[in-house]
Amino acid sequence: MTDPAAPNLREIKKRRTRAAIVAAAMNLFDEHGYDAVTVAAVAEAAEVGQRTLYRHFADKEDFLFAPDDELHHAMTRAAAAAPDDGTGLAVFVHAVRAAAEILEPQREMLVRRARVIARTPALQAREGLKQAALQQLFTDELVRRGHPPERARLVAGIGMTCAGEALARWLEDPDHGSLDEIIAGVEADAGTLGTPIHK
Amino acid sequence: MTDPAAPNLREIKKRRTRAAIVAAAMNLFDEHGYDAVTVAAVAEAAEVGQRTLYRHFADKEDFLFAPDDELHHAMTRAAAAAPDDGTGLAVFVHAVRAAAEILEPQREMLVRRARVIARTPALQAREGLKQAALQQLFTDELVRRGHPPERARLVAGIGMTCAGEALARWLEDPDHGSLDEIIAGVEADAGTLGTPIHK
DNA sequence: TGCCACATGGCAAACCGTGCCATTTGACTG
DNA sequence: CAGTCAAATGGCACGGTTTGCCATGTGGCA
Repeated sequence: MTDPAAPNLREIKKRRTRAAIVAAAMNLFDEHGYDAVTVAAVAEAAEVGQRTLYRHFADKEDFLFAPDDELHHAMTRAAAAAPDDGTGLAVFVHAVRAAAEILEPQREMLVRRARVIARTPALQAREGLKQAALQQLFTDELVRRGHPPERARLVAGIGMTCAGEALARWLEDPDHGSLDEIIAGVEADAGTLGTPIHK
Repeated sequence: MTDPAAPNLREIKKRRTRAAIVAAAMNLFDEHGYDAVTVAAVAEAAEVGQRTLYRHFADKEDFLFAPDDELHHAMTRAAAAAPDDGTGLAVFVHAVRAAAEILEPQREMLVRRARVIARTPALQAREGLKQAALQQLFTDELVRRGHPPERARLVAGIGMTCAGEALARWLEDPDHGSLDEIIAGVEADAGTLGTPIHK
C-alpha cells in the first residue's frame, strides 16, 4: 500500500499528475461539454500519455468523481461517530455537517462541476450511484444501531433526501444562511409533510 | 408518427423484432451477466443484424429499460389524476397503485431483471436516472398543485422514497399482503421517524 | 554506484455506438 | 394486378473508450 503520509518524491509527482488530470478535465469539460471532450484531449492538456489516465482513474467519469472519495469517507466517519439519539436522525445531521465542512472551501469548483454534471445524463447517473452507495452506508449504520432492516432502509432513504436537500439549499443560495438554519428549515418542512399546504 | 392502434403487418413484424431482442437480451444477460454479453451476441440470438438493434433501442442498456416507458407514462397519468388532498400524498399513493397494476402480471420477469441489475453497477446507475426523472415529475405535479418549489422538491423526494420502499416490499415478499396493507405499513414507519426505536 | 520496484508511454485489440448506402419488403394507388 | 414509394433492415467503416502487454525511464534504497 502507498502510504499517503509518506510524501516521497514519487508520491509527490503522482499527486501532481493526478491533480493535473483533474484540472485539465475540469476545464475542458466545463468549456466544451463532457461528451465533446475526448480522453485524448484530456491527456494532451494534462501532458500525460493517454494510457496514464487509466492508471489514476477507473474511467473518464472518474476524472470528476474520484475526488469525492474523501467526502464519502468523511461522511462515513461522521455517521459512525454520531451520538445515539434513539431516532437515528443525529446520524444524518452529523454527516451533513462533515460534508459541508469539506465542501465549503471548494464552493467555486463545485459550482462548475455541478454545471457539467447537469448537462450530462451519464454523469447524473453516476451521481445517483454515489448517492445510492451513501444511502446503503446509512442503512448499515442504522441497522448497526438496532433499527429493523426494513425501517432502516426507509429511514436512510428519507434521511438521504433531507440531507441532500439541505446541502442543495446550502450550495445553491449565493448568500446562504448558516447550515444550522438550513437544516432546521428542512426539518420543519419535513415535519409538515402530512399537513395541507397553506401558501 | 406510427399509430400503435393500427396493427399493420409492418407494425406486427416490428413489435416481433423488438420482443425478440428484449427476450434474447434478457436471457443472455441473466445467464452470463450484462458485461459478459456483447451486442453482437444479442443480435445473433435475436436473429437480427447488429445494426438493427440500434434502430429499436438507444443503447445496450435500453434492451432492459425501454419497456419501462409504459410504466413511467402510467404513473404520470395516475399522479396527474389523483385527487387534491391538500397534502399531496394522494399523488404518490395513486402512482404506486398504477405501477403495481402494471407490474403485478410480470412479477417473474421483474425478478430476473432485478437480478441482472443488482449485479451490474452501470445498470443501477441507469435505474437511478429513471427514478430521478420520476421524482422530477412528482415535483412538477406538486408545484402545479400550489406547493412552493423547495418544499415540493423535498416532498417529492420523500414521497419517492416511500413509494419505492412500498413497491420494493411488495415485490420482494413471496407471499405479500395486499398493496394497501403495505402502503399503510410504510406510512406507519414514516410517521415514527422522529420517535426512538423500541425493538 | 548499482539494483529493484514502480510509474509511465506506446501499441494493438475488443467493444459500443453511428453515419452512410444498398437491399428487401410491406403499403398504397390506379 | 402491376408499379411506385416509404419504411425496415443489414453490412461496412469509423471514432471513441477501455484494457492487456511490453518496453522504457525514474526514484528509492543498500
